[in-house]
Amino acid sequence: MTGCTEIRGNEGWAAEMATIRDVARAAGVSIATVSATLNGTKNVSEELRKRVLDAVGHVGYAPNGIAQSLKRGTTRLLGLILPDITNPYFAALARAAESAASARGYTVLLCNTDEDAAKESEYLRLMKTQRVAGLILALTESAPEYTAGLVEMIAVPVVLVDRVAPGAPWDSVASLNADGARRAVTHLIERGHRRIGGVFGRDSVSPIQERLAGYRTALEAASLSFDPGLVRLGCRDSEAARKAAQALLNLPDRPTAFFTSNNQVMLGVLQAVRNHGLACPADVSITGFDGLSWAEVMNPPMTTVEQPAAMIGDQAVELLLRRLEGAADEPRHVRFPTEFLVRGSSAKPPPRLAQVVAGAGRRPAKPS
Amino acid sequence: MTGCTEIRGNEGWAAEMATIRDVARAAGVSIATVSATLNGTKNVSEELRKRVLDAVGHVGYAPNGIAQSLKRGTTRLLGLILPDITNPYFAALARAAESAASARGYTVLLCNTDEDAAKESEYLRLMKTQRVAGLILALTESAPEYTAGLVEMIAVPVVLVDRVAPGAPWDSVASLNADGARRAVTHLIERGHRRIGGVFGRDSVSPIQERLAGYRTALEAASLSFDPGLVRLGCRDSEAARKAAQALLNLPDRPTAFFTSNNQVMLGVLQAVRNHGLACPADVSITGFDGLSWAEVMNPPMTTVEQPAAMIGDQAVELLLRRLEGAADEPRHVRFPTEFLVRGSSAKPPPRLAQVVAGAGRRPAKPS
DNA sequence: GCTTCCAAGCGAAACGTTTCGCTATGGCGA
DNA sequence: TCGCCATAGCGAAACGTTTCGCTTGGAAGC
Repeated sequence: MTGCTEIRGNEGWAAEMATIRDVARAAGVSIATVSATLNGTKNVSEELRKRVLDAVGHVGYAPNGIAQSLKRGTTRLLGLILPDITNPYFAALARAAESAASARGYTVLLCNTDEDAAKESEYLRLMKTQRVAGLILALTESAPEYTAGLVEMIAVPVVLVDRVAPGAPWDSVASLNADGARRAVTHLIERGHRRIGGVFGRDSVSPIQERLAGYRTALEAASLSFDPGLVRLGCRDSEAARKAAQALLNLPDRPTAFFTSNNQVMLGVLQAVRNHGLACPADVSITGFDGLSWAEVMNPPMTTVEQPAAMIGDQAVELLLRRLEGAADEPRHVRFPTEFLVRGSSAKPPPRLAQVVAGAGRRPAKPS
Repeated sequence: MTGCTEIRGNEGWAAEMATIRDVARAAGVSIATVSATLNGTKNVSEELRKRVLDAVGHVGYAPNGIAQSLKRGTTRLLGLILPDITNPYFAALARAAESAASARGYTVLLCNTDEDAAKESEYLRLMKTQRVAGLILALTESAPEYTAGLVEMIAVPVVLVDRVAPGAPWDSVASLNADGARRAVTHLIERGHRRIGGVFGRDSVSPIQERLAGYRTALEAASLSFDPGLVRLGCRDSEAARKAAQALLNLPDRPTAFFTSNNQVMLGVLQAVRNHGLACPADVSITGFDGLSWAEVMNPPMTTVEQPAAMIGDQAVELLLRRLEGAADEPRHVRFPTEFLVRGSSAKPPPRLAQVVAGAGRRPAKPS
């Protein structure tokens, strides 16, 4: 019984699906009429409509979306290309995007690039053969010379999320990263910090570039000079961030606070601080970025800049559907403000270090 | 310029894609030959192969997957239906599944049911019209009378993840939930707890049922009686869990520890404990479930049962592809062991309460 | 009673592939 | 030299829809 009756394995599974022909036959009408009835594209007598609908239920018909897409020359598929769905920020973005898409009758194809340009290009090829109607894309690379190549290979509407690309003819949705970073660093300065380390992720994408700019802006606004020795770029994961922070902590005149550019980096920095025998926030203050519910239950609860991930995902779909409905005006660039949440990980610097800094710095820090 | 030149808005975007005809014309061969060349289904002279490949590059041809699917009668699409991608456990599962699928040439359609059976059924209908080749499904409901209905409406191979369905003719992949819960509760008992509250999520799905069973098993193994008054089922979110835990804490003989059935619930319980003016683990111990990297940086670091989410996602795809390749043997039910990580959130009960418990309980607890 | 018109329904082409069966070409053995 | 076979390449049908334009029949207008 377990091997003899099964001539072809698949037969039991892939039940022969009913086609529009079967419906037509069952209802005693032509297939054109069934199509017209189901799509409401033509007037059909009430009696016939009922007969068709009955037949549909009877034969268990579900329209073949593949055939529809082929004939109509368009699909109801949206590509969603993200670095990593495991990152809570992108998960929230994806969730909102999927929800908005599905509410409008679209289905989402999920892709994780892992920040790898080769994977990204492979996925783009795949999306092309799948003939997705549009694309929501978080680039692995913001440089114009990179995106220019993509522009000509993508033939459908695109909305960029998180990472923007100057010059690309696409809509984009992102946070006001520079402002978020500026607020976090300003907060640290107001708490009395003068030497503020900056540990950043891959700086080939715009959010990191913007957060770095915000970091500098805050320093400038407080008439503090920007010390490149205090900044580490390109930390791909928390391990890299840990090492970077470790190096900064070994500096003779070590930072009393860290601005970190995302959650992974924040974790690495926190680890480095602890490995160094220091406590947060007693010895070193830290601010995070991205925001997610866990930051507030951490030890200590983390001061972070929160991004409205769900709004970004939702808005991206909104813009994409506008294009799909034919809008051909100038690219729109939507920017949402971040929220800055002060929690336990940022405090005053320890008095003795504040002294040292005051002694060593160019501008003596007023004890606040 | 902004309104007159644009006769049809879409025209600029949806560039007229090259078809196999264009390639054939450019290479000076028939479309049958182009197809044979590209798919390697027939011998083609080396010279011609080169000419065809050149033509492909020249006209920028990408095969129309829609037409291929229609003709071949099968797609390379996999449906992934999960409660909520925002849950780190499901995010990790989805990530692994997508990765495995894409490595084998499949694309993943993402759906979030939000634990809503109506949405689930809507998504199933959608997957059916999209003609997905197979389905990875985390049910909203494990009851046989519910799943029986689904079995007959789904005509493609299915692999259940996380939630299993007794009686359904489908493969499944999940954790050994009962064992994980048993270990966590046993750990609490060994620490000296006698009144252990249980706060659980929706008990209409198998993992929660199994974790409840594990909770009871651990009590029985320690000759502790199961007190239904100490258990709360059906906490859909952390707010519900908070209320449930609050009620338990108001009991005259309150629990000294909580077993929680997932991370959301754990968060709510932790909140309730704090709102009650108690400290974890000094006054109340807590164990979590699901596991995710943030548990270890929480305050306190949480003792949790970790599920191998990535392995589950990976294995699900593995099983699904087996079926797609024709395997028709008995349904396979894969179960992975959990990992139990003891961290800071579980400690001995405070001495005075251990006293009270000893006085009130049926079996005096030996001070360990 | 004839024409005209309209609505309802139908037949067939087309979307871009794959694949089956056919033709043509050339090499080889007898 | 002839016939045969293998092989490269081709033509056309088919997958399940949508849609255009046609037919049909009955009601309305004269």
